[in-house]
Amino acid sequence: MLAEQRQQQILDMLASRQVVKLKDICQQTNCSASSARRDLQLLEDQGALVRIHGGAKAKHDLQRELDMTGKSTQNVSAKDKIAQLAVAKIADQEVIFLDAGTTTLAMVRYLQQKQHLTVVTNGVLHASQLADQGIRTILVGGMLKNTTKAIVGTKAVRDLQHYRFNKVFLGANGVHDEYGLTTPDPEEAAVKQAAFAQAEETFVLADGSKFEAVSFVKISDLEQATIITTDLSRAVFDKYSRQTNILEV
Amino acid sequence: MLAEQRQQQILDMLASRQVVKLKDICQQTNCSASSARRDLQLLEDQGALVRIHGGAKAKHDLQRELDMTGKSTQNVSAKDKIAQLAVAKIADQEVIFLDAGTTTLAMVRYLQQKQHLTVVTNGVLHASQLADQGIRTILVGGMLKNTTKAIVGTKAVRDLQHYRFNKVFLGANGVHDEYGLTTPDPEEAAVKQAAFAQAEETFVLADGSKFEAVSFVKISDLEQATIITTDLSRAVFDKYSRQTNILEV
DNA sequence: TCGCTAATCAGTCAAAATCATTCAAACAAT
DNA sequence: ATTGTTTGAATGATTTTGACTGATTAGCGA
Repeated sequence: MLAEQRQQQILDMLASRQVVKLKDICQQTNCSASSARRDLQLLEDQGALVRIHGGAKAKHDLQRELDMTGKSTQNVSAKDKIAQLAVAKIADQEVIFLDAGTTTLAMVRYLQQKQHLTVVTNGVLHASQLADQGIRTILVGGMLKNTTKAIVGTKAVRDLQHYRFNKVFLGANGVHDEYGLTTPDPEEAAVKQAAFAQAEETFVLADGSKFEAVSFVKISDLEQATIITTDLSRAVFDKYSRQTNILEV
Repeated sequence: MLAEQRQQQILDMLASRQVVKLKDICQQTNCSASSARRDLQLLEDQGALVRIHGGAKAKHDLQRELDMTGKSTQNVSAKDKIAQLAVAKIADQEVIFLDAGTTTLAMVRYLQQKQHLTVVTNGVLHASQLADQGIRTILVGGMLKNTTKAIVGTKAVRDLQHYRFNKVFLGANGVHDEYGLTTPDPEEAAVKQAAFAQAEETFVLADGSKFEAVSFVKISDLEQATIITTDLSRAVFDKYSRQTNILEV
């Protein structure tokens, strides 16, 4: 039996029952314990299952999705560094807003350090992970965008108008001196704007590749936000820091 | 049996009856008293149960907590059958509400058969899976309950008052001729009530074990809902069908 | 209330099972 | 042939297990 077949069979077994014993794998696939262990190791690294003593257990959908979205994106280390710097700006007891997006998602695991936070978000994945970490979480209501699992629409925008945030953290796909902060989706842009309007202080998380780029819909001008970024060339840094606050990791 | 499996089973047993004896654990899982004790110790440290002389007792919302993390393996087939019958009651184009709970979660995968549904829910897990299936989904706003990933609180209740549902599907932990429909958590009960009030027609999903049981907070009387269930004894069926509509799988 | 008994408990220990790691053999592809 | 990959066996380390110990507890009858 081929290695891939074996691994597929392990996943199949996990799908039907919740756990598999190592012995069962050996028996089913007719291989040695060593090979079975290797497969389990591999599949765990891929985030497809969780190894336990004596075998493995299945992950839940949301769990799997979370570390998929975490790993599949590029610039993982850059995002992570940006996220850490962003979290460092937060004080205990504050009320913050987290935009739905992968960079803000990276912030979540570091939020555990903080005490008595209240986090408002429009990201379903964000909310789920925040809940797992025992953080007081408020989810905005409204239509769910199926692709990104972000809550959008007029309901979401109106909900946001009832809150006031100490700090707001947004992702942006384009950062440009003339066209400001931009993002591809009009509905998500509206949510970002609404959060922006309720913020005492706004931080935009954007790695170096987003600079000088323009996306479809404008969120706001540069001046009103602090941009947290990384890997910026000297020239670009100088150019933009004349217009706005830039924090580089 | 693997250690984790054993611990899972202990929690399952606790969820259905309120207490377990050490002996029962040994018998059910076919392990020594030492191992059973170790498991209880571990689970108590995790805060999942309270140890008592001779065994352990459940914490209050263990049932729902277990359910919602998807870890419960109890009554899977019964839940699935109930879910299918419930979905069969839905027509294309309708607007429905799904309560946060395992049985309603089981409905989600069958909803794909229907055309142009709009689904409103207060369950984050439900919403996520609905989005995966490309179903138009609206998530209620409000506080996230960390253990069950259900959205609760006054915000959620008020949100619901703006909608009107063709059909509402609720889970309940207790179905009793005198005390009506009951559930353990007051906040979730409030959400259920709010959904109830906006429904043209309400269905309560409850397997046979919930009958004659009373939980902490009352949701409503029996008369106003149709109860979808399974595995009911003749006597119980007759008794309750005098008071309300009962659909048995 | 008091003591008594039987059951249950926490802690220790050695045996058994499982684990990570290494290594050589088998195999496939150039 | 040679290189790289996969496999299964072997190793010692780690974890889990069940039995055993004396201490603690609940229940009961006086």
